[in-house]
Amino acid sequence: MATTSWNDVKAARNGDSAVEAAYAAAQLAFELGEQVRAMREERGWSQRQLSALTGMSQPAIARFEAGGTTPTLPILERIAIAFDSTLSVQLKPKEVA
Amino acid sequence: MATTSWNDVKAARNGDSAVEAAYAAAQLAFELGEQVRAMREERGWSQRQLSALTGMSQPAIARFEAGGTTPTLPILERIAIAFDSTLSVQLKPKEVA
DNA sequence: AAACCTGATACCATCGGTGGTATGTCCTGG
DNA sequence: CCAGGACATACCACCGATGGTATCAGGTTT
Repeated sequence: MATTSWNDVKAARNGDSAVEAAYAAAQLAFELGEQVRAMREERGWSQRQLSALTGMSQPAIARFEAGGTTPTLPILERIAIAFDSTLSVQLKPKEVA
Repeated sequence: MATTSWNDVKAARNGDSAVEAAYAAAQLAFELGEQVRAMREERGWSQRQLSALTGMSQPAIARFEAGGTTPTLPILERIAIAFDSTLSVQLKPKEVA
């Protein structure tokens, strides 16, 4: 190890990673909620119909679409299946452009 | 009967996609774990170093990489940030031709 | 007006992921 | 042989997401 680089990296990020992650997750939850609402209305489904298809409760759908909670991957999978879609989760390297 | 099926199974699950979703989520968790492990080793980081960067515990990293648990979106965000990457979650239409 | 559907909110119980600690195993270096 | 690092597993406590129910507001229909 040259100059304890990972310690440097840690120190550099320690102050913002948690906050940044929380913000990013919240934003992601919001965007996913919007997308699901769009897909649902596109099909003319009510929240109850979608909740039945996904095995969720109607309140859960409402919370999710409002961005009130950060959905879990199993939930996203069920929603994806209900929409006959595929769930894609990827860690993509930030291109240095 | 051995032949049976997947057709029957698929037909039967038309109304309950819970099993399929659980399986898909587990597979997704496994693949994400593999990817994170690859990215971590690529950088020569130990689980402990990554745990420090993400604010997670080393056991949490181990469980995650082994696919033992399905990670939450905030956790994935923190890992993405630690790797200086971006997290992409999308519901893509399956559009079977 | 009443009956109905839709979506949003509140409350509570349960489940699953995580944090923390401790421990076990394997490997490498002293 | 012993010491240390790395990874895995076990146990427990806490927290967040979900399930379920009930309730409320808004709109539509009769």
